[in-house]
Amino acid sequence: MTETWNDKSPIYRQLKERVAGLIMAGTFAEGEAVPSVRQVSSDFKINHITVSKAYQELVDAGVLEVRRGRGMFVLDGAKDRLLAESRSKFEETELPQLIERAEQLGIAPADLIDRINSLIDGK
Amino acid sequence: MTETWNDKSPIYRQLKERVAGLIMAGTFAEGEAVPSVRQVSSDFKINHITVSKAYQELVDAGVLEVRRGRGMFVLDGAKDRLLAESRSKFEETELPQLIERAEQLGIAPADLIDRINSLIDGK
DNA sequence: ATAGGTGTTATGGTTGTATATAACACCATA
DNA sequence: TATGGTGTTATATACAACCATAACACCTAT
Repeated sequence: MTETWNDKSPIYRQLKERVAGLIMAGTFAEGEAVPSVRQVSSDFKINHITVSKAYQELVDAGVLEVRRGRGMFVLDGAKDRLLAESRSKFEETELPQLIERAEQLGIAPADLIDRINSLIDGK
Repeated sequence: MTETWNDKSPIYRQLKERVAGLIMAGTFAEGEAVPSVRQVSSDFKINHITVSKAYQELVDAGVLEVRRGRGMFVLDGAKDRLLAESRSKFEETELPQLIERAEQLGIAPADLIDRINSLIDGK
């Protein structure tokens, strides 16, 4: 059971990240249309303006393109660019924060590696 | 320069986490008083009700105790309990999410371990 | 032309967060 | 007793996020 939304951040931002993830995964391929604003609004039972706000930020980020009257389309090169941005953010921000947090909790680096290995092996 | 607050979550929640962190670090020792509501309000230039809300949640969580007219005091055993809770959340929630995110970005488990080792060695 | 699909904008209401200001209740100490 | 420090509560204001509802502008296909 995957929860659709959490309350840690605005829905429009979570939706934006979800769409970006699906583009990176190739589910939404370049040159193709993403589900319409009203479709998403209906599927997830959220306001269409909330959907529009998420899509608009992806337009501003150069990921989606509006073809008025037809829909929103994934731009060429969007996938690789999203992947590159996400990876650098992951390595330069998220990983260091993780390590810092582990230190705060008194988890030694060696232990941290062990935990991760266990989680990977258990898959 | 460390930024005091970010806009990713409410100030009162960030303050709550910060106080919890300082208790876990031993800066705020058990049996001692934490800085007063008005002191924190003044230091950080935030409303005293915002501070009160953060402290109240720590009272509800059994971390702080109110001694009316005197202040808020760290309860016995609060440090170990906070550490235990934080560690289990870290291992059971945050680490799995990190690994999942790495997979989404196409970072293999072995690479992930390497990156972490590099970051640790560089300290 | 018309119907139905796109995205967009406007209006108004609810909720959560944070603010300023003021007042209250409790306690220690001079 | 009076002062000044605690935490707490009450009002009122402001803003962001989200919602319902309605309307508008554009494009495609019938």
